[in-house]
Amino acid sequence: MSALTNAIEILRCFSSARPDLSFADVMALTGKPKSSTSRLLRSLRDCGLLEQDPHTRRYRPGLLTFELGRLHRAHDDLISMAERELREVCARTGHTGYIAVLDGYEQVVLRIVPGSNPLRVVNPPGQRTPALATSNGRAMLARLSDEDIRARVPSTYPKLPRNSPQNFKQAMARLDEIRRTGLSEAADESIEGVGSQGFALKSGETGEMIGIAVSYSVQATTVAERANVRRELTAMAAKLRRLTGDQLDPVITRAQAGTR
Amino acid sequence: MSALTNAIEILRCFSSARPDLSFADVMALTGKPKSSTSRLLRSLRDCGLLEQDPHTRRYRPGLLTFELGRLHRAHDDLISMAERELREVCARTGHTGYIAVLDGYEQVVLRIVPGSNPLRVVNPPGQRTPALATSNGRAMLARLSDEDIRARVPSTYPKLPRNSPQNFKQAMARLDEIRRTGLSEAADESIEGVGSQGFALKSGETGEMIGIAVSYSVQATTVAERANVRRELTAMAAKLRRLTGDQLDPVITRAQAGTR
DNA sequence: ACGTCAGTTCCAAAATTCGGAACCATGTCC
DNA sequence: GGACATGGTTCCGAATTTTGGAACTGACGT
Repeated sequence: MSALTNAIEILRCFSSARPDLSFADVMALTGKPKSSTSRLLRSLRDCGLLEQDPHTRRYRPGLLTFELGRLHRAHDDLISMAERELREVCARTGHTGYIAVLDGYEQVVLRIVPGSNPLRVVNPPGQRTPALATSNGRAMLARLSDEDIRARVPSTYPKLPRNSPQNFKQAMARLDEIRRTGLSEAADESIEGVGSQGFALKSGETGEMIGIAVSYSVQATTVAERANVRRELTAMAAKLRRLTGDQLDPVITRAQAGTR
Repeated sequence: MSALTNAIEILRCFSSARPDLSFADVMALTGKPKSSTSRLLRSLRDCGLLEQDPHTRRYRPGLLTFELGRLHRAHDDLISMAERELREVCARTGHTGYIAVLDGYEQVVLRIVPGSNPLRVVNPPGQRTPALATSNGRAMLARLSDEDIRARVPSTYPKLPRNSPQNFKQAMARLDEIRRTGLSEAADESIEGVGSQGFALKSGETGEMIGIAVSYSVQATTVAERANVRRELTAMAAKLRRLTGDQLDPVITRAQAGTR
């Protein structure tokens, strides 16, 4: 195992659930001996990837990670274009907008557009969630080939919230529905009482794919309002697909043909 | 040189001025041979610290850096308390607020509070600037011992903007002034036409230090308005010092005594 | 006084990295 | 079509690092 692999193993121990770790935590999480942990933690601290609270002695991500994190996709055309459009939809509807990317079978929130209806933001940027449990996560998965999806979902199907697909077959059924309708919907999944609608956008130029979703309180919205969100999203999707040269893959055409 | 050191050397090549790099760029910037660069770049990409544009083949910070970056000081009490107060001052005055930390002889912007007077934000979070060229940078330096300051400033004094101190002696004179008045001021330095006032806050509990500043257009503000900002900042400083147990160090008393 | 946490230091064995050279795949220019 | 540039990959022996168990340190807590 290379030093870099070990370093990454330590860095991956940090998450929004565990934003700082003690020496013992790191040892337990990585299973590495004391001396190795000591050396590595020191290197990471010295280079700025981690910092250490002088009082509690706990470690947390450092200034360098902050600086680099700010650089990530800072000049990404696809994202800024999508964000601009999403901002307008959120301003009109008052709901909260999300932009996310797919990583394995999880999605990571990249951008949030807070709505005027103050729905507490529980998914800040950087948040990682199983893609099958969110509307835009499923929208992104739906644009992959069936083999690719199968390869991404862990062999032991993960335990997902109540209203998310509970096994691979249910998941594929929902993805097929998204392929048919072009829009993905969720309600009462990761967060109780919260619903969302989303779609996936794939740049024709770079092949880069992002998920775009609008989120709202299920209780506080009417059926009509949700239909309005659907119209807004469909219009935004059409516009963005035109601007980015996103042609819905032949995969979808095949899937449609198969299910008809 | 360890693999980690090399990895960091590559990561440090990225900055807001150079948010993505080609293979050749990395080779030139690190001076490493082709094979080493290839191996390392691949490792960094595979572990998610970098990603590669499939079209242009250029490298940029990856998803993992984004996730970790979001975790950096996410639950930092000193910063959230300061941000809360700064938000109020910015709402009252309409100016833009900054929170930064010191790293060596540079400062890094951590948080921005946009003002209502839309002054284009040229210093986004993550931005690195010589501390001697900003108001809160100098405010933070002023709270260090003279030896510490001397150790941080490079032996060949850096080329700073017109109105910043042009040599070590001038710099120390400005820091001494900050030590006397407790407030730091800047005008037409890093950015032409922009002025700012700031101070440094140091937690009595953790020893952590941050710089807090308010920034405005010099042309668009009157002397009276700048005096108002001074009053606001002085009041905020007093309140935050009380809340965080920040006692202005004896160093300052000594400096005061020395200059009197 | 005793235990715990958080490290550090040492050392020889084991594993990784290093870098030059050769090779290769694309894309562009003439 | 051929030459050249960019952006890599692969190979291999030598050189350098990393590894992990064990012993030791130092600050707190009770």
